[in-house]
Amino acid sequence: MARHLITSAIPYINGIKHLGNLVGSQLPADLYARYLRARGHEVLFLCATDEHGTPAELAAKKAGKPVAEYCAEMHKVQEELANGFRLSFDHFGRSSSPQNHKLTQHFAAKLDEAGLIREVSETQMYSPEDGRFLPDRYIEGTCPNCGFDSARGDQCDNCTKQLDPVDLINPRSTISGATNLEMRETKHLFLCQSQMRDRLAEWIDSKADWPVLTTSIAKKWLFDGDGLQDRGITRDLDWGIPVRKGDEDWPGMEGKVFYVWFDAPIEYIACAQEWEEAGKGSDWQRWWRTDAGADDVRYTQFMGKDNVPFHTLSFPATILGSAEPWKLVDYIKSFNYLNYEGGQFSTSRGRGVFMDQALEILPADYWRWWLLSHAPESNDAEFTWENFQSSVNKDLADVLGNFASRVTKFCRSKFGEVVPEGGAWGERESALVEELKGKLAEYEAQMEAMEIRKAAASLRAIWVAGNEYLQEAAPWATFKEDPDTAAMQIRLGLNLIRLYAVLSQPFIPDASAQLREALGVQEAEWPQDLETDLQRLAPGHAFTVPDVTFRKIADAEREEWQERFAGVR
RNA sequence: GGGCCUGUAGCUCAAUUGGUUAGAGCAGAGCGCUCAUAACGCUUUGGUUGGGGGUUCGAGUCCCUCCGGGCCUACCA
Repeated sequence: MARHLITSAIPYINGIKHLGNLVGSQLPADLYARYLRARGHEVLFLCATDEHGTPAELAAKKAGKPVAEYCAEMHKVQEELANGFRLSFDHFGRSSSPQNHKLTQHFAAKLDEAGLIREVSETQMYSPEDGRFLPDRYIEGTCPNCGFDSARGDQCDNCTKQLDPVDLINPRSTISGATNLEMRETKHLFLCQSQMRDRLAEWIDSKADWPVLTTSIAKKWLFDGDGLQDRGITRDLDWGIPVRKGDEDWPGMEGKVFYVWFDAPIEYIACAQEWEEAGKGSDWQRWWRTDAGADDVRYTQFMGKDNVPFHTLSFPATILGSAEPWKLVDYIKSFNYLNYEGGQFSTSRGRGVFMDQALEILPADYWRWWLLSHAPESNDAEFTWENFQSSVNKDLADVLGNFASRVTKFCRSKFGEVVPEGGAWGERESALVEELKGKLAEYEAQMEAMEIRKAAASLRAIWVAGNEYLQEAAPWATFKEDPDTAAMQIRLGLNLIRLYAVLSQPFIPDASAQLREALGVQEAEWPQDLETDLQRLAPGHAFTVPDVTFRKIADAEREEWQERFAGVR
């Protein structure tokens, strides 16, 4: 029994996330958290909404609401969707929480004390009409290189040349279209990450077991060109955490806020405080402070590859630089992207399936199974409706659902809705137990290693073993000559359903609960010894035939959905 | 431009890090079963591992080169 801290990258507040976002962090993190809990470990699984930054302000403006109100509403929406997908966060916090305000300001003060903050004066594009400084990508104009008229301030989408906004010909604000942009001087705080390069590099080098995707991105940032650069950690925005040095004002920084990527990871820690304050637990420091017990904690982060630099470099720089005993991450599981039907998911064009729409169409387990069993681990993966339909129908409806159905219905018709008595295990049953032991060990090993696709395949193989056994044992034939043996066979079948419900819980929690309810079992104890675990449902135990566990997706539905989610929301 | 990842059966993916005859699932074909959600089981077809060259007793794996796909490149988050 160990203690596991698990965090999923925190989703940005502006809008509902698509399935690619879901499978890139929250869903695999949930799988892992559920598995570890099932194995009896103590788990703290945290997530939150990431609420600061320019896009949040603009989205609120577009919605005609004060940004605080907008974020509160969207937080609620995201929380409900997380519940809908059965994401088992111990707390779903907010990066705008008072706890995070305080902690972020605290970290800034500590970093300043350590001499890791410097002030930098620079000039940035300001739009008087919008009343704000414009991030590079909110400026468009004609590309000086190729003449493309919608080149963004950071890069031209046509010729891919990297640009500086001042290079653009006829620059305009993408927010208002204003063209009267001007360069204004502004002062910002920079985190001196460059001073910490060697420490960070040494730390990354010590993580030989991390996914290549994680370490290669980190190393690229550490060593590319001039190496790790200092990074601005403040912005000229209204919505955010005010720049303060702990409890004190920060002279010259009035009216500025911390950069969202500075405060967002700190929310992982603040979230534990929110968790405690919400009355869901106690002693948050035990999870986060190595001087308060967190040395015994194994901390695992889940994220999409775009988040890797912030989790391997910026956030560790914040923690190490503070010179305080905060817990550093032990393992970073990163993911590639999920594409949609030969292209990318697109939030702006409404291409692909979004979390709310997914749940309107089918229950969470259907999505959880497909997404996890096709997680983009080694490569970008692709969602297609045909693949989704065939996976769900074959794996869930035929292999697992139908197994539960055939066993319970046969039992009902021959013995009634009660675990039948009689007969004793023979060679075939012993062989099955041995086979299952091997497959279970494999499943467990893959879950421990967070090899998600492989874990799904192993679980499926365990389901298949039940069908193979049933076919060989053929209780429908045995029953005619030897009802006692048939009773034994079907008793084992019923116990297999229970076993499957327990083992499948991390992937498909609702189906697991439904099957256990039908079988009349409350517990979901992870198997210790399959010989005894497969005899837990004893003769005389009552059950009911479950409703269809997973229904099939018809061709017509699939076609309709294909059409519906092709684009333009 | 630079860096990283990637290309394996019609489709989605493996291959214990250089070691026998490259394996699974789906789809296809054949057979069996009749308890079950027209479900299940068994057998089987299918590969010049993107092309070319090299190193090696031995290459899907290492090197070079060409072709294709993807990501990152620091002010979106």
